[in-house]
Amino acid sequence: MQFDDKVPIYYQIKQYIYKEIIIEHLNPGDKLPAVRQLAVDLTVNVNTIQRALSELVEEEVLITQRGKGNFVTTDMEKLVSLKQHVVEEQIEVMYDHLTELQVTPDEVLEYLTAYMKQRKEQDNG
Amino acid sequence: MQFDDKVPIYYQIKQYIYKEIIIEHLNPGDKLPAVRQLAVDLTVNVNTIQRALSELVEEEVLITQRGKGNFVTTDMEKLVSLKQHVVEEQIEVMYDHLTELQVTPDEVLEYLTAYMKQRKEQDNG
DNA sequence: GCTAGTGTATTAGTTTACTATTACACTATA
DNA sequence: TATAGTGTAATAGTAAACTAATACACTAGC
Repeated sequence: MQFDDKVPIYYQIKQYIYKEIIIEHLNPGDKLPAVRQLAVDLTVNVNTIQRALSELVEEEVLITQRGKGNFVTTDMEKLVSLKQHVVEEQIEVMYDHLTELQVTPDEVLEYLTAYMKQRKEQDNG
Repeated sequence: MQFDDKVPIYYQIKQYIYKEIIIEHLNPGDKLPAVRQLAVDLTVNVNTIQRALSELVEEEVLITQRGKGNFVTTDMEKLVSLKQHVVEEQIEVMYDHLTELQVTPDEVLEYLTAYMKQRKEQDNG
């Protein structure tokens, strides 16, 4: 896995697991790969995996069962609000940063639509 | 100044100076505060300021003159593309992250407009 | 020339994230 | 009950960012 060296790896792993849950690669009740396996898959140390997982357990996104494994929560309310939260956070960060640059809400929309148009042309061309 | 402890301080200082230039608190040819003064203002060490500035000099956003100070470039082309680049990067990061979450372009627009509507109501209420 | 103000360099020490390694605790099952 | 698979804990060492302190190099102005 590719990591951004400006952000702690354990934090990027948390985001990665959020993503896997949101796009339903991991479903409610699913067992995650063993910590040692995740360490191999993501090419990091077990302790780093553990740090990410322990925060996710703290947040009750994962349930851990000693001797058995780590499991995605079956609390659907939690999972729905997880997606909502992660998506909104992305938008909020972008919006706040642009507002700091004195970009108005209308201009944010303009920039985004222009960007998406350009992206679409690129992806098709 | 407030720093996010997930991102190196020197990097956040770079972003801060970009911002000061883009919103024209710093104009072409302007002299920046002395490195020791910036260190006091931003409550960090001189070396940390130096690291941020040296990257900005490397990028030719700033010009340094030993014994005189650090100055904003007068290369207007550079300054225009700086704003363009910083804004686009914000949009791109958000867009890429949401795409990873299998959010479609149309949905990105929907989420953004919903968010802005909610923000507007909050800010007015 | 001296001095104050500027950027630059160096060295040492602290903190945090990460790695490496080993050991321990619990569960399931052959 | 022995063993393999799981999570957990602890210790030691490395690297990067940051701080602290000092010294050096250049510029301007008295």
